[in-house]
Amino acid sequence: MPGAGMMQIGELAERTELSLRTLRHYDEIGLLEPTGRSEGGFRLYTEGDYERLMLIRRMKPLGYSLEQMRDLLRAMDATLTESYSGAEAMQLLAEFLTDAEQRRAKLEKQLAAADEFIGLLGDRIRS
Amino acid sequence: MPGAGMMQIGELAERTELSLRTLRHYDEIGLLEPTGRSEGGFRLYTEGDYERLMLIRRMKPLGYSLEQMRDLLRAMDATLTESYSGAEAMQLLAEFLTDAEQRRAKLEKQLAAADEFIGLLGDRIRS
DNA sequence: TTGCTCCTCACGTCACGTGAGGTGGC
DNA sequence: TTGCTCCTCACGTCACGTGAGGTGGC
Repeated sequence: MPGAGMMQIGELAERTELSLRTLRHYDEIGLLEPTGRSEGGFRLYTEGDYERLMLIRRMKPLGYSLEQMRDLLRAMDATLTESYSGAEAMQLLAEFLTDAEQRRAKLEKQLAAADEFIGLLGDRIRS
Repeated sequence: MPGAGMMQIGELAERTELSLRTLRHYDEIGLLEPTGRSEGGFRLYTEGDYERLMLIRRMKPLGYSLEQMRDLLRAMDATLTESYSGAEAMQLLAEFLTDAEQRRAKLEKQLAAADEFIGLLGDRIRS
């Protein structure tokens, strides 16, 4: 009996709204490796894995590469596990925050652009 | 002397903030072909081409494929040039509008998700 | 002639999608 | 045993990025 409360890839995919292929891809590149494997080789994920994936999902709209997401996750881990609160990792997180705010501004502009498009389309239809 | 007021790819790239490669790619796949070419083969674009590109740029945040953008541009053209205002094309535009509004809602959710990420990151830094 | 801008291949990249063929476990 | 879920290759796709090698035009 493998760890209690562990879930298979299908359940995690449904809960995160990510595809099976995406989850396997994240495993392949080391962005999110399942906490365990069953006897038969099935990937087994924990609630912690789910939380990490949700963080990844929230980063996606900001256009980060999977490598950058991996760096961020590692830095967040480091601030929790390293001595002195992982000063170096903390520095990296601060840089991420500054960058994220710039990306957020871009995303908001894109939303405004999308609204312009929708407006133009509506005008064209009602003419 | 080629058409007055025509611009080369470099100027258009700067004005639209798209890369040279992107403009050439759009030409290759027939999404936006330059109105003309110079004697030596240089692409020559008009203000109309610029306007079309800006429409494309506004569609990008909504996640349309380049093929869908091409379909939309053609439908918009058809409503202007075809007899009876291109009823079929008009129908397609209406479908695009409905779809665009759904995509807009998704984009707004993504912005909210990005804000959650930024909030989480800030919390982690101030702890 | 120099220098900047443009050209066409053509292979590379990123984040997966999509079968093909096979196996785990209730 | 059936059926559903999972597995690993491995090639395909989309929207470009990135040189390589060459030319246009003021």
